[in-house]
Amino acid sequence: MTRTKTFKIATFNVNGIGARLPHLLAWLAKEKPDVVALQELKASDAAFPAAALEDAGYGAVWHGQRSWNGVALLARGLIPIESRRGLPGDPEDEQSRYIEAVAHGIVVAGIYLPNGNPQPGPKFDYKLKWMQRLSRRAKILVALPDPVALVGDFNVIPTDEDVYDPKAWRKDALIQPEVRDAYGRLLDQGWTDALRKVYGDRRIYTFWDYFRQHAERDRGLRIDHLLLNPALTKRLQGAGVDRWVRLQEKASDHAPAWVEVGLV
DNA sequence: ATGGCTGGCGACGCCAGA
Repeated sequence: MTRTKTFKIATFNVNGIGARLPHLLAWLAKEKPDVVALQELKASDAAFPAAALEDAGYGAVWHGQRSWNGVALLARGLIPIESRRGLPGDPEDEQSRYIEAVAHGIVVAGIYLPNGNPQPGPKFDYKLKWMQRLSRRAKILVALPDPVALVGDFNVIPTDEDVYDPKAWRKDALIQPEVRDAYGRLLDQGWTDALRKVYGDRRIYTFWDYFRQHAERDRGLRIDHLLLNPALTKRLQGAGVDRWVRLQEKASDHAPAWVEVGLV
């Protein structure tokens, strides 16, 4: 019997790469993901810790922004080949929320979808427009013959099974029907929501807010998603969330989420 | 129904997050 080797793709909203670098390095050393999408760097391009990540064995491409947003892609043992930064469709949009690259033969798009609060309002409108633009790009990606992963912080609670208390969140931008519909239409393009597919009816969260010891009590949301196109879904072997990262001191409010796929 | 906490910025609170 030969044991099939697997390849791990992860997404992690670090909530500040400056504050979270020790956590990030410890997690990389322990879990050894092959490709990683990071969100909420909250750092300029110049402040990105490329040298520390290289010492840890990861090459990176990144799109930073001072104070807010910021996304990056890491790959074990190589520098990803960047194919796009910034989501097409609005030249006025200066927020760093999208980066796309090829690494280890897989196309990876890393996103930090706008939060959209408060709703209604201009921030919510921006979120919906951003989702429309994402849909146009995703339609191209899903149809590629190559394996494609569209991952990141989607800021979407897909169903009431993805939140500890739907009533407490009913006015929030993350749970609004328009947002859920847009996410549903994205899946209808042919993407597989890997965590949901692997977990079935079981609860799984990726975010727990900083209040009322919600992390310790597992009162969370599932808002970080890993969507796989058909070529990559065929190879899906497992998925999970590294909740231990969230339970550490000074943790991000998100935990890393990941999929394991078979090597071709 | 509300506010609770955290990081960045920059130097005391404010903004944004989800």
